[in-house]
Amino acid sequence: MDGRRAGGGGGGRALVVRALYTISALMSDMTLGASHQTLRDEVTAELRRRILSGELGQGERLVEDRLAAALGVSRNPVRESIRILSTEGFVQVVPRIGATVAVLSVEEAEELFDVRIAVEGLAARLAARKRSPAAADRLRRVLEQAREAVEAGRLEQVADYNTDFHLAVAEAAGNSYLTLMMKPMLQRAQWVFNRTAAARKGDSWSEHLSLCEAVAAGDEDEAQARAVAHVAAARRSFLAETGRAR
Amino acid sequence: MDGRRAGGGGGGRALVVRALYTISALMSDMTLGASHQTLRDEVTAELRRRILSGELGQGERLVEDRLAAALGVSRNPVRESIRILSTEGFVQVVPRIGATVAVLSVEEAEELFDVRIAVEGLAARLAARKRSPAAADRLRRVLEQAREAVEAGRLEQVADYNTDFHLAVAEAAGNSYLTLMMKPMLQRAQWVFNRTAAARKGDSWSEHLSLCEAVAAGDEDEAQARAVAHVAAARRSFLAETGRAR
DNA sequence: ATGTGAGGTCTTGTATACAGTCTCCTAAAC
DNA sequence: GTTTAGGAGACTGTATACAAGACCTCACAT
Repeated sequence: MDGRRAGGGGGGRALVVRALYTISALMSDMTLGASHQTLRDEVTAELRRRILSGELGQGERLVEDRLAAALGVSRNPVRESIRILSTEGFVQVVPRIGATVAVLSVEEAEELFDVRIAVEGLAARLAARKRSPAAADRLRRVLEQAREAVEAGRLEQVADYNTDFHLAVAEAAGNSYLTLMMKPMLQRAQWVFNRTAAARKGDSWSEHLSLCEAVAAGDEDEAQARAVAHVAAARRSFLAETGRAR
Repeated sequence: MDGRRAGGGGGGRALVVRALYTISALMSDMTLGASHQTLRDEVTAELRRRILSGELGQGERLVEDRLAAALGVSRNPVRESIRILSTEGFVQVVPRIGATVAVLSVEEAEELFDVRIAVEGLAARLAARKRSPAAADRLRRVLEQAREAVEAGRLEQVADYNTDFHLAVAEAAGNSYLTLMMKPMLQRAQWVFNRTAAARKGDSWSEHLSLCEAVAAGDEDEAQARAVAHVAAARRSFLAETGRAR
């Protein structure tokens, strides 16, 4: 078309190789925190971590220059990260004005539980329907890690393992778009969790265990019911802590 | 902290002004296709449009240089757009290799219906619960536009109005994260719609109307049931067209 | 003929540079 | 005293430049 493709010009085999890379990239991204290959990925993860941990407070301005300097990179990776975090709802971007950490009102936090009940209920049902032994094993492994973290009193990690468990359920559902959608949703849930539900950090474990059993047993109705009950319990706890119990 | 904030350094009033801008930005983005203020927004919208329309085929490579040249911009806005579309699931990015238009297999397209049933069912229920007259009016207006488009035979626009209707339901639910989540989901649904369900382009209108009525009446159960039935009907139609009917 | 390595081209990732815009502060005019 | 123009500073948006990696081609060895 435009004469640029003069030389070698992407042949057919490139696509095969690319597909392989795609698979490995997905695997690494799903199983672990991902072995970051680019600065942008690291910056995104770091900014997200700082937002979730509260290191970057709600409403705080995100000035590209300063973040770039603080992280030792140029503005470009920072900009792309901010755009990504914006689509995930962690950052509010206003054209030509700037970006700020999103403000999560109590009402919005509460609204999130409605979405989670619908989506996580579906994920649990689909996971039970699949009834994959490998997925069940993974759920148990994550639960074990969470239990150890609770016993060792490493409370910061408990939140991470909680999210990991929910993410594992999402992936066990075997629905790629559901997984894509749930990742940011669960991180948002962790954001809420980090700010409020300190008291509940032990409780959720037994609920996770019972959900895990229902999934492993392939009982769709029970799995969905337990997932829904689990999120509903978290909501009650949240409402109680924020003084808006009904 | 770091001595940079020497000069004026964002005072207190800036936040007020910024809040106003935020509101107007949200409004324009929600009500219309948004009066794009930056090249990046335009590029994102254009690329998304080309993907949804099939102009950019599934699996097609997205070479930053070429897209930038084709759109008459530099690589930067294109890169940011690609990252955004990646989080929405329209583009598959592999570090250091490149980006391609996502490949939506028949199985993945089918899986999307499961998610839609759960999410759109919730949206309809919440919208009915809100029972906002303004939202109901908006639903009727979109329906009217869709009807006119059907009668005038402008089939390309029918798909857009369909999506508009579903988006209006999402916004009527008054749950900000649900809206954020549903926007890309509905666009993905339109992607599927554009490729297959040509035959159903008239049918959906009556189903939309009945959903609209249930929402306006504030009947939560009925609204959810009709939304679920609507998506389920679309799935049946999809399965029939792809020859995978059960 | 098949497998293997070096060179070249293309493309991405990152950094830097420039232009436009927004905000704030100051100062003059009414 | 209040309001309104003007200018300086800061930050975003966009473009350009440079570095590094990946893929293809071709030659060479087995």
